[in-house]
Amino acid sequence: MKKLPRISESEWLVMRVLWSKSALTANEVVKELTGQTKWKPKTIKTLITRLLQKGALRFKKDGKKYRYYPAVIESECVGAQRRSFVRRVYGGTMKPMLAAFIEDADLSQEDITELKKILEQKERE
Amino acid sequence: MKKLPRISESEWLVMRVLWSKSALTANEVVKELTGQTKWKPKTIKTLITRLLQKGALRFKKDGKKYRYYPAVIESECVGAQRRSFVRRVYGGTMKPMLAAFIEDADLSQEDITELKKILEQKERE
DNA sequence: TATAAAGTATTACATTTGTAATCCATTGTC
DNA sequence: GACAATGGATTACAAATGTAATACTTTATA
Repeated sequence: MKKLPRISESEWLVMRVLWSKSALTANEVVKELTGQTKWKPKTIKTLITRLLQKGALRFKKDGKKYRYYPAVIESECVGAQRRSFVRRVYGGTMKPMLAAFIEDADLSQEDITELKKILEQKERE
Repeated sequence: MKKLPRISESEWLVMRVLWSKSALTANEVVKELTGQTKWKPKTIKTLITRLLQKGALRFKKDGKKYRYYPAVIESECVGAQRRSFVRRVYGGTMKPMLAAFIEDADLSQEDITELKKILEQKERE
């Protein structure tokens, strides 16, 4: 597997748009992000350009316009972030981190049931 | 409550040392980090200086030397990181994130039991 | 068809971060 | 006491990041 590019805080917002819906033109990305951020369109263009350079996005031509789409897989990027986060903050020990997460989280009854199921699953491994 | 300073990736290592043991001299911090990193002592001094400037650390004099100690509370910083992480990567929705975390984690039987207990606790709220 | 709008490319510029080195004062050592 | 090591302060410098503006090109519009 290829190594994932490093995606900055701001760039994440752009990636999340394009993971949820692609391929979009730059302007469509701008529209998706309006409301979520106060960025000028030019700023979003810059972020897209950087993501292209990093290899996190690709584009294809649609007439004269470009349509952008992810070149990296969301779950992989998310996983990398998750691991980096745990390493940084908890030095790699998962349990206290998970406990804090769970306590902090706003979970529905179904969420809780499902998480318990996952834990029981793990128990059986 | 005061707003927390933004602690960078490298700076986290220094903070974790001082949260676990303080107040230490710069050199003691260097010693703690030897093995964990390949940083030159000067690099670690720089990180300490920046953390002082950001208000994440304070020092007190010990004779001529300084002894450094955290000026911010670990659990608060960790919480802020956690929330920032979730917002960035999952847009704030906790459940899928927790599920991924748990599946990914290397947990002992006791860990699992304890996490289940926490979930049951939440269930009763 | 000249003009404005939209797209893309190029350039800008301050701040933060990673990763130190240098300079100066002090202190411990031979 | 001269000299080296230590500690702290100041300076360095490139890459990444946040946040755009400008320039050029094509397209839609009056």
